[in-house]
Order: sequence, then C-alpha cells, then structure tokens
Amino acid sequence: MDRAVARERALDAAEELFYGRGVQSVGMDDVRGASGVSLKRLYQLFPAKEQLVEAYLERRDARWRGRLAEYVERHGEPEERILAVFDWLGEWFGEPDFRGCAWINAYGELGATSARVAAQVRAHKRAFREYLDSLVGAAGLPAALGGQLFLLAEGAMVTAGVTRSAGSAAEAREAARLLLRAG
Amino acid sequence: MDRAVARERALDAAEELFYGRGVQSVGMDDVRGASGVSLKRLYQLFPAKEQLVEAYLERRDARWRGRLAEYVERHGEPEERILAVFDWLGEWFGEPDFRGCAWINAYGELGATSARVAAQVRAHKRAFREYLDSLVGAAGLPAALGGQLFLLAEGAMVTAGVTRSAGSAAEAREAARLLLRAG
DNA sequence: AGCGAGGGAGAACGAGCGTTCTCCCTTGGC
DNA sequence: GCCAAGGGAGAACGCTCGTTCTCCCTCGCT
Repeated sequence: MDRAVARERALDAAEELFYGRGVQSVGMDDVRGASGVSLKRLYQLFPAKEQLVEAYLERRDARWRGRLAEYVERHGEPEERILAVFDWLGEWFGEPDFRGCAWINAYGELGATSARVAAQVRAHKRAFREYLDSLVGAAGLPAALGGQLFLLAEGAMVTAGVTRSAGSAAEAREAARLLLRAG
Repeated sequence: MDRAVARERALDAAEELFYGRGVQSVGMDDVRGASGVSLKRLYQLFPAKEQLVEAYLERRDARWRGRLAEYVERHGEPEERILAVFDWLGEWFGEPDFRGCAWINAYGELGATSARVAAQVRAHKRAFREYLDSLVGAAGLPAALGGQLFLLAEGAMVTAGVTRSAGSAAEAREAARLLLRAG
C-alpha cells in the first residue's frame, strides 16, 4: 500500500472515530483496527497521536469550508447566499452521524491541554467568521452583521450538537433574516 | 473535619480544577491535593469520579443560574431584563478564570462516553432556554424570540471561550436588541 | 537463489490514573 | 487507661494506552 493511500485511510478512520467518539476515548490501536494501517506505519506517518489529531482537524477544516462554499455558490442573490449558510447548517445537522461541531468538541476536550489544537480551533473559527464577513460585505450590508450571524451559527451548531436535533438551524435562519432586514 | 465541610471543599477543588483544566486531565489525586480531603474520604463522598463530576456540574448549574437571575432581577423593564442577560454574560466572560461554558466543554469531553453527563448538559441548557422563554413571555414578545436569543447567547459563550475575549457578549446584545425591535 | 529493506502482527514497555488496601494515629466512650 | 471506630498518608493494584521493539514474512534486485 502506497504511503499516500495509507495516509488517507488512516485519516479516514481517525476522522470517523475521533469525531464520533471523541479524541481521548479512541486509541491508536482503534485507528489501526479501523484503517488497516499498522501501528508501525501510523507512527511513520504521524510521529505522535497529537499530530494525527492535527491532521484530522486540518483536513476536516478544508472539506467543511469547501462544502459550505460550494453550497453557497449555488445561490446568486447576495442575501440569499447569506441565508444559504443556515440552510446548509440544517442539512449538516440532519446527517445521521452528526455529533456537533468537531472543533468545539475538540476544544472542550483538548483546548486546555494542547496549545496546537486550541490554535487550530481558533483558526477554523476565524476563517468561518471571515467567510461570513465576506458574504456580508458582498451584500453591501453593515460590517457588524458578520459577527452577529457568526454568533447565530455557532449557537445553532452547539445547540444541534447537544440536543441532537436540527431545528436550531431554522431558528438561526429566521433570526438572520430579521437581522438582514433590521440592519 | 465535618462530612458536609469535606464535601464542600472537595467540590470547590473539583470545580476549580475541572473547569480550569478539563475533567480528564485532572486526577482524583489532584483533587485530594487541592482540597485537603483524603482519597478515602473522597471515595466515601463520591463513590466514583463520574459522580464527583456530576456533583460539580450540578452545583455549578444552581450557582450559575442563580447568579444570572439575581443580576436580571435588578432590572425592572421587561426588555431591559432580556438585555441584562447579555450584560451579565459580558461580565462573566471578563472574569480572569473564564474558560468558556463548563457544560459545552464537558459535553465535548464526555458527551460521547458518559450518558449521565450528557443528560446533565442537556438539562442545564434546557433550563437556560426556558428561563429566556420566561423573560420573553413576561415582556409579551413572540415566543419564537426565546430560541433566537438562546442561540445568540450560546454562540457568544462558545466564541468567548475559544477566542478568550469578551466582545461577543456586546455583539450578541446588539443583535438581541435588533431582534426585540424587529419581532 | 540469495539478500537486504520495508512492512505487518502483536508483544512489550512505561506512564498515568481510578480505585482499594495497609498501616498507623487519633479520639470519644466506658 | 483501654478499646473500637474512623480517618489520614500513601503504597499497591489493575487497567488503559501511547509508543517502541521483536520476529518474521515478502518482495524487488542482482
């Protein structure tokens, strides 16, 4: 098995396990079992578990933001694009393996002990925030709206994760719609 | 040392350690060292670590909601009371040992492995949500507003925790003010 | 065919930690 | 003063798990 293939398989398994059960309750041996990549190979690719965690968050960040942007691109009107963010959140929340925001969960688990993970969470949230800012700017709306939409989206993610329901996306969308008009 | 005193000291130490460093990175021996309550006594009071965690979250829940309600009570106008929630969040975020929402953090850390902790997080969030609903109802505002304010507050807590800044409370307050007028 | 590099399976090592146990001291009741 | 009960200090136990090591097999090259 090629090095690149082994890396992808390891990350696939790590993502499913870390996201589904939390980082700390998943052992490297679990990743080996789920990926078919031997421990020796795993440690060649990722010299320590923390680096596997970082790679997991990094790859997921790229995919998550990519999927969001792709969904938003399908809408033309600037204000529609903003509301599409919340529609996409609703679709995400409804996926069967949805277990909340991977970065918020990772922050709760490792934020106090791993400075690198904490930094990655901050980077992901900052990128999402800046993306919202860019949508707000493109719509010619006041800059303060970006932060407000961000808070609604974060609140919806947390709530959907804890309550295991998707309804918070629609609530957030409605609040966003009102703020678009009020601003 | 009296049983009740030992229990309070143990919970004081557990709260400071669990909240500050996360549950999993704090050992029972750390709690013993910080509280001065011997391991034997700790295990008499809390037969397992999970029960200490539950007691920590339970006591903190009562105090947190008590402090919030007390702050809100100081305001007379129904709409002022709603906005006071966000002012109080801002004060909380600014406290030197603030490290995000204890329940969101605990959920990220233990939600996938401890059903009892997960249930306690849901109960705490439900109680907060119902408190907001009651403020909205008392102000004669549409019921849908309660959920929107809840999402803003949750988003502010998460954001303040991750970015280690208190600004999100003011952003959420402003969004709430607009929603009060728009609704 | 022979050989050496790379890799797989899984044992082994070592640390951390939840939990229990041992030993000893204190103290309150007779 | 004596004894049983309770408690403190900390060692001990057992398990998990991150990380490394051993042993053996395979395979490409000469």
